[in-house]
Amino acid sequence: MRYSSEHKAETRSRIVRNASRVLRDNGLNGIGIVGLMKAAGLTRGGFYAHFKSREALVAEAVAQALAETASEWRRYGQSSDGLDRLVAAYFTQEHKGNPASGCPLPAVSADVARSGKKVRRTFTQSLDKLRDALTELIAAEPNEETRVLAAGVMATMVGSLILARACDDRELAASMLEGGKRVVRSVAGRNQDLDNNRSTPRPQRCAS
Amino acid sequence: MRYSSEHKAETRSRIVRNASRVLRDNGLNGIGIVGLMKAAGLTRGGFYAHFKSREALVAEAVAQALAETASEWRRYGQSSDGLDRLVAAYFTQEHKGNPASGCPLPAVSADVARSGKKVRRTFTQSLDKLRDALTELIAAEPNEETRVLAAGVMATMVGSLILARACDDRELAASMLEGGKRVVRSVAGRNQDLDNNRSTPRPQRCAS
DNA sequence: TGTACATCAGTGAACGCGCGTTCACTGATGTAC
DNA sequence: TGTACATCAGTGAACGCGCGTTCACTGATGTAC
Repeated sequence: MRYSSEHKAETRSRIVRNASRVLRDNGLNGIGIVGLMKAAGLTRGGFYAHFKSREALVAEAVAQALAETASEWRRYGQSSDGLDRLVAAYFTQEHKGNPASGCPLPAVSADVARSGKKVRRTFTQSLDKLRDALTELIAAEPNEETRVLAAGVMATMVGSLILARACDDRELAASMLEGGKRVVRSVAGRNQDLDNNRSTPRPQRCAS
Repeated sequence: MRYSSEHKAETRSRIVRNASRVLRDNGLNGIGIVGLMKAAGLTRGGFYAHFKSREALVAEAVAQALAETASEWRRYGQSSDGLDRLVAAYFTQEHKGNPASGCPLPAVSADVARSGKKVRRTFTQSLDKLRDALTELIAAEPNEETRVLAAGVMATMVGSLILARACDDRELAASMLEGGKRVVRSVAGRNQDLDNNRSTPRPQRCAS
């Protein structure tokens, strides 16, 4: 089958796209090449016509998922209540129950720590960009302090989803999501009050 | 070799203890029965004289690691600056670099979400107890609100370590730890100010 | 105290299985005439 | 337009390997006499 010159590229991108979903579902080591190819409607044999190794596909799929998330977060940044809307979508049962279409950070970060050079390098670069996008959501002007705060907020988001997903118990899982949400709102709200340059300042909840 | 009646129990507990370390290092699926037994100085064959299956050991090892962490956190609760001391020890390069002896939450939670019934059940029950221990560290009187807040703080701790460990880049990793630390201090500090019943209230950083 | 024996914790070979990777092959398509 | 051919994306069998689990065996120890 000698198809048009673009056919192979399309197949390749379909493999990456589907891999980015099934890898979020099963973890970076939870699905083999048979499964990764099947997700794209193919058999195992053709794999090495597209990728040098399994790890090469994993790195690419992770990078793509993170790049899409960065775009999404930057889109939130275009509305004044962007953070509110991100938070409202992030800490939900729906997000908890659908890793494949959700944020890649809770889905793959723990596996990345134990992955090879290629995956970790790619991940780190994307994480930095995600942090930048989040910084713009929590503070009007990005600087060293707000970038560090954004890292902390990102940690809360990731940890909250991971713990909620690990829970057997629906109530405790809900508490993990709610707790993460409150922490982010509390921290980001305070930060925006300090900045004092948002159109709609959040209610001041400080006691003094 | 028919040893004293306690010998087998000692061997068993040694397997569990060492497994709890190597599983934190390698992830719940990152080490096989050969490796788990070798960590206790044994060969694979004897495994099934002690455990019904690999999953049974994993569940037990996870439970033990979490129980030890709960004890540790309760010990922090006995001093008035317990949270400060926990935070000071938790968000460190040292903790980041030594998963085997560190908190089991960042090390195994993501794997637990994809594990069997037994592991998830055990994990969830232990997580609830850990949350209780943390609640006592961040608020004088535990209630529904402070328990939810504790869940959020726990999420920040877990996410911060996971992201720091996934990073290739030492500086970004440090930022993840520092960000998590600031978020926890900010949230817990505010909460304690509201409670207004700690001997040494933290400096008030609120703008209004 | 000394000896013969029963016990059973731990050993290591073997099992079926799924993994990542390789490779000879196929057959639908684009191209040359 | 019609035919013969070269291409190469995708197939499926096969490879060595490590996994979880099973099992016949071993040999140091506690016990009975």
